[in-house]
Amino acid sequence: MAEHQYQTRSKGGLYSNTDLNYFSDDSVATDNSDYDDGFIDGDDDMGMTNASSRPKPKKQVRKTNQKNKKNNSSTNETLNKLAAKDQTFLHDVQTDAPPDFVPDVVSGLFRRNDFSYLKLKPDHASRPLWISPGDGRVILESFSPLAEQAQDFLVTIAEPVSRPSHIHEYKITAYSLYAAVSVGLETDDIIAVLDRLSKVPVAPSIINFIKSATVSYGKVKLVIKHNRYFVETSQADILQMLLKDPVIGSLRIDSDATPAPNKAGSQQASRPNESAPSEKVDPNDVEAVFSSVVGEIRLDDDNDDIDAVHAFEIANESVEIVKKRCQEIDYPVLEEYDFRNDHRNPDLDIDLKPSTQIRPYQEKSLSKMFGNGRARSGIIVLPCGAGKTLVGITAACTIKKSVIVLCTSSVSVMQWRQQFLQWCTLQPENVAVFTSDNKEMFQTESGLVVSTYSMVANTRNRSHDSQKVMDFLTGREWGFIILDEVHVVPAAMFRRVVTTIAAHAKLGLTATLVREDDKISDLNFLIGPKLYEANWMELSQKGHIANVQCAEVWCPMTAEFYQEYLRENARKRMLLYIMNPTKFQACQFLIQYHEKRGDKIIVFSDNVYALQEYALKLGKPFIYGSTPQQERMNILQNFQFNDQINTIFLSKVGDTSIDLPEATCLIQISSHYGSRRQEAQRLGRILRAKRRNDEGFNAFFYSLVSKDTQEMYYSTKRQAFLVDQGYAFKVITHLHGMESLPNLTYSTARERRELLQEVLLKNEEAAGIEVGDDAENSVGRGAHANKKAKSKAVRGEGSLSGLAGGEDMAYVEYSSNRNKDLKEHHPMIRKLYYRNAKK
DNA sequence: CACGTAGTAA
DNA sequence: AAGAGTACTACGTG
Repeated sequence: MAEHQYQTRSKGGLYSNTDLNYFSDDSVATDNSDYDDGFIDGDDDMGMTNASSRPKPKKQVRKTNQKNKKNNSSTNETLNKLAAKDQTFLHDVQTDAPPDFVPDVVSGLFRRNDFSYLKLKPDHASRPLWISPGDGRVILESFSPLAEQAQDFLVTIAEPVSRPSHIHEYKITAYSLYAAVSVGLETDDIIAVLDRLSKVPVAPSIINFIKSATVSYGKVKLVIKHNRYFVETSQADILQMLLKDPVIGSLRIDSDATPAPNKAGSQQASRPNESAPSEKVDPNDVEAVFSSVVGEIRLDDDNDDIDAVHAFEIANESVEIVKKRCQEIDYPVLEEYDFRNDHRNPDLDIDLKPSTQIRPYQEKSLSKMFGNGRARSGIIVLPCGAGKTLVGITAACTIKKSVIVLCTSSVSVMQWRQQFLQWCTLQPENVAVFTSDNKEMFQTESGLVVSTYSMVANTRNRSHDSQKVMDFLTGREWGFIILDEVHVVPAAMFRRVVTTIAAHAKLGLTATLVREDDKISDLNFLIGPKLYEANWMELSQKGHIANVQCAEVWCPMTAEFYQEYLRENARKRMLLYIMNPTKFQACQFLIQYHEKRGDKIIVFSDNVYALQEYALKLGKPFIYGSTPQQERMNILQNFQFNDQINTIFLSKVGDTSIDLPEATCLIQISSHYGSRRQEAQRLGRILRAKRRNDEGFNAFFYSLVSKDTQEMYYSTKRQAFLVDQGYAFKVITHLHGMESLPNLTYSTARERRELLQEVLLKNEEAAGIEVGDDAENSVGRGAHANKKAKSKAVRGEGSLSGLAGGEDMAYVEYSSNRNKDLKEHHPMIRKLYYRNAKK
């Protein structure tokens, strides 16, 4: 009977029993995305925030839908369709007791469901994984001897949700299966391997899901020929189905009557194989329309098994719509580039230098991309410092066609250029840089262009030079486009890039495929499926990236500051908790401590005012947005080579736009709310450091947090991604020896008062509002008392479990540490380095 | 070249 | 649970 429900659900009766009436009245609900959501499958999959992936009561579902519709309705339709597929799993969970209080973690999964009906295989102990029949979650015992192979496999077919030391969690989703199929796995292989690895027989619900998700995948391809887009399939029935589709059918354009704006004339002769659509066809005669449209193209291909391809052209600007629609109707487009047989585009003389070494995981990720001899479009996720650039360069050397590289800032533009010249044989005259102050074009027939997203996606009026280069970029066909830091691409502005530049193969590189909005899933159709995702812990164990010790330092607010904090509004509070003298001292102490160890230290502050205050007070150089290029270089050079300069302060320019020399210690004094991405990005800044191994750790990552303030909440949120990657955050409540530090800043009450005055003054300026003094006290009591009470409620002992476990920090090893540290207040710093998370 | 402005992101 | 404030890039002007 459960089987029966699955069948009906796919038509919209998603929630069976209790919620049937909500959906049953119209199947329109399905198409209109009334059951959303970015939730089940949105970006939060990665971060596993309980709020997002926990099944929602129906009211909430509806509310959220409305919100999402407003924001991004068309996108969501796509996602909904896919998410809906995933939700066909949710049956078991959904019909159980109200899920609201169950954290969405492994323990929660088992708490609210009884799985004892699943019979263990006799040899279950030697099999490493278990799949939840309800929602496709995969629980992997990472200590199993088979774990490594199992991991390789799971990364391919499922989304990694969380990978701490012992138990890893993955989730099989429609997206992940799409990715699996596109790297060449067959439906039966997936099921067979899962069955081999699973402790219990794979549930029929899972098998059905895998079958239904993979049956249609990989059948439709998008191909660029001569700067024009064609939808291709090898099956005539699929083509007919596509053309009958109301959305896609109408986007088909007449290949000959509407030539592409550029280079139109020369194209005609080169496509002799396409049958010209006849104008005499009666539009009502469906069969006739098809036969006129279905042109057969012989591939000039030595691949004999693919002999006929059916194709039709679509306009450049419809590409995104078509891709979306194809996903909606479960035929996601695969973008493949048969570069070896592309004789139209001139080859680029590019090869890796013989001295260039590729690491195993880099090779693995590339093998996913070039698995079948063609170049697949997709995303490769590697932590920074693991050599993303080299992966991109190697890919470019494999394709050997004109390449365009897009990055987020002009600094990384220069780095990419430099890296290309360093690792491969590309000649400088083939390289062009396109930034606001450097508008080059290569004169050769093929070459490399490095540019920024903002240069290419700019909608405002361009300078004349800029327009010229843009014409150059849009007017030709690119073999390969590398999108650095793709997690920024989904933003409306950047996504234009993908459609304006005609590139056969797209490679997205990123370290952190998370965002705080729901746009990350857009990447699936903007670029392609995720081809590979590295496991940070594994790379770290194998010595490819640094072994990092993460710690959150709780700095109590001084009485004066906390008093002000309680009475101020949110924005003024921020400055107060950043400028907290205790935090300042902690920062000073940590700098001093690590400088003595011989570390190179980077201090991050999002707040520029605080940045300057800290840096000037401690006599360290700092860089922020308006630091001129020359001075930046100067400071960085000194930091790198001068033994006297071991600490620099950076604003958020350091997050993306600066190539930081190797640092071994990182301190955050203020950061951007709950941005998991920023946290991970910053951590990535020290992953390159691999030199010292004497202490067991070779890099240190501190977050300074003012106790009992908003910061604590954000900090927890921010860490979610890293925790999922397996990093254990230690909490330090007391820095041993800080008070006895000579020349400790703000050690006298007077200094602290002065600082407070300064901060309050600064607040006034910034806010343009008068800061209430004593006069306000009598009136404001009530409000202040409220605030205080509220803040207590969040931070008090009683709700500590909520802080540690109820948030994203799902795993026991984390929360127990946190509790312990809080209670004991013990001097952490000396223990810190030895308390390895190994258990 | 320094500065202000606009658009964008998190 | 949501908002608004902050910083950054590209580009035009005196």
